[in-house]
Amino acid sequence: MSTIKDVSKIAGVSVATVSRVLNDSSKVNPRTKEKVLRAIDELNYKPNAVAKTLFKKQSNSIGLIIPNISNPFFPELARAVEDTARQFGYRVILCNSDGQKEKEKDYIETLSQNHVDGFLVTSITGNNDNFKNLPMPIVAIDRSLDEKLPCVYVDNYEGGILAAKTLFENGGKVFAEISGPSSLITAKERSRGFRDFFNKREIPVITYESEFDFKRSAIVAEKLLDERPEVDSIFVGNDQIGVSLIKAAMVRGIRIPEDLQIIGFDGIEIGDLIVPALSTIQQPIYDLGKEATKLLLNLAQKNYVNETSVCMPLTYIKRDTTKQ
Amino acid sequence: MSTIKDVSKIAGVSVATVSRVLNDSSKVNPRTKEKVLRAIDELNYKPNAVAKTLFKKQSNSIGLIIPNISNPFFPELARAVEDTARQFGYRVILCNSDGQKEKEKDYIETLSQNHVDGFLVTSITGNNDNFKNLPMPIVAIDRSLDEKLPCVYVDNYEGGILAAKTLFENGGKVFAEISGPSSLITAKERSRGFRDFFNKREIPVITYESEFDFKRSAIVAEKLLDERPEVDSIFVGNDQIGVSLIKAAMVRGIRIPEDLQIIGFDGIEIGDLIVPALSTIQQPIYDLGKEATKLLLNLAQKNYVNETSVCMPLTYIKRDTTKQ
DNA sequence: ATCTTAAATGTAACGGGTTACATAAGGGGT
DNA sequence: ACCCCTTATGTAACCCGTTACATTTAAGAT
Repeated sequence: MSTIKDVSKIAGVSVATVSRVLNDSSKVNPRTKEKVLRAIDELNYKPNAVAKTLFKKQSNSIGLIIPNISNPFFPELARAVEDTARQFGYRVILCNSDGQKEKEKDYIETLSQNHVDGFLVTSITGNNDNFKNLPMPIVAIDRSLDEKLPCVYVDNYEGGILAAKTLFENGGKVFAEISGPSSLITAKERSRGFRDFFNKREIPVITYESEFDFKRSAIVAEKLLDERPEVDSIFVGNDQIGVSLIKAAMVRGIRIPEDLQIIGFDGIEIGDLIVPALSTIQQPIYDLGKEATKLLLNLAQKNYVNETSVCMPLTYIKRDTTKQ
Repeated sequence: MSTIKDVSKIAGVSVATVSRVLNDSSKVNPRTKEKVLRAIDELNYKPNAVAKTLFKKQSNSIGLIIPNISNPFFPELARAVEDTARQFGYRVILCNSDGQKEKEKDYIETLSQNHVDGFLVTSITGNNDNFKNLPMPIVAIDRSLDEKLPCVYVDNYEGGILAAKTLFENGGKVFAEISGPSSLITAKERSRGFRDFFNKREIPVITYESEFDFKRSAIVAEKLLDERPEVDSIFVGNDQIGVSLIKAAMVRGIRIPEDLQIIGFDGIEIGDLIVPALSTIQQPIYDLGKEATKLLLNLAQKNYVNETSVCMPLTYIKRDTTKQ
């Protein structure tokens, strides 16, 4: 690998001049520039980005910390982050935390030492001191970490209400929900919105709780259908639970949406591929990732930002598991 | 941020000694060590990994280049890579190439300049000079790049035969396939295996070609079902096409597997979540990623490796779209 | 007491860029 | 011809670790 020094020798100039040519940082005589460019070409010289990072304390990379890329919510988010980061000349380092604080802490430590320019995080829990006193900015996605931290999110509570309202107006009589884990603030909010809607009208709501994954939610879904055959309208904490529930209902010969309406949450691709396709409260997943990345990069570059938190819209997507 | 110099001052030793304590690189008097450790603790000193990388020419990071993390085959692979890399103290930089050579090249350039220790690549095409003359090792996953490059793969041709054999022995009469794009070597091999099986027996095979994604494959699936209602056995190039095909068949009221048997390829999670669950030729996706990462890291650390290419096994998973 | 050798520690160069500051060269004005 | 001011370029310090080599110190051998 050739260095800037090699280039300077061949071009017959100083390293400073080569650096200036490379960065257009100050005026260089066109003839000199030409010589330098020729030398660069001749040596096939590529600047060492690590050396640059050391001096500039800017690595053009960000850390993306998510629970698990295998969870179908995250690939689209990751894709958005990567696209946007790339567009601005940044790289993204992928970190699966599995929702474990220890793992998360470990990543933050390692990446900090590598001088990433910021973190994008979807974290498990409310107050999290893993992120205290970091020299670089952090933006939370989807799940707010701390009131003070910048965050790109959706109004989960409103989403819960929207789901409730839809099922109710579609003529549902007996309502249930399979909420996500109560340890997740997002799941809790969705559930609270859903229940508040019915509480206000003094209509009872049956509640089951599940994890946000296919395997474990399948068990809960089966349990609910078997224990409460009278239920005709179910809101599930996310689409994965919804998919499991549809499968369980199909196996039992329950007609959807005639006998049972289902509304999911998230809007992941699978929901639209199964039969019947899952109606859902859709999050703008790609945009969430895009906006979060833009916000983070603005913060990292100390650009002015007028809002450090942005709320993204939620939409009801009618497919085949609801009547309207 | 404090530096090694700050620590050395507080501990009353030279920077070399601090470095030795940090790396256990040579004997340090226990009392001195104690002093240094105290100083490190007092300052909450964290070594600058960038400086270390600059000197050592080793960044403890690898680049993972895949077409698109949103394609459901890749999250599990990425997860395996990340898990394994992490286990060995490496970070992974995620790159979506969209199968575009230009994008791929761009990534390789950037990451090379950042001194990643190696690349893990699932590339589009056979001969690819994006990877010529790189100073760091490359391991191909799933799709072999070049005969000489280390690769972790499955025998797609055998997989195609296995699918054919299964459909044939299940009593299929009229056979068809929806292959993946012929530009992909993997898709071509699967298809070749499938057709060879029947060619040998002088049984005709109807062939349609599709992309490896849900939207575009849905169109091809519908076309096949409408144009060729006599077909009773279909092998699809991957599970995504399979999912689309199932949906199209369900909508048309075709009974599966009684009237139509389907076999997919890959073994992605979705296949098992839909009704009917998709029978498939399963790749060990996680293990593919794990083995590839191990191989790459061994190469990067110049450890001895006795095989630079490893072939992973394929398994037929009987679910609900085949009779046996 | 003197020599040898091992152990502990320090000095300074190095990795490959960037940039503040100094200097040299060229152009315009009188 | 002389001075002033740009413009162009060079010098060297700096970013923060690592490590070859030099030096000091202590312990063991004779």
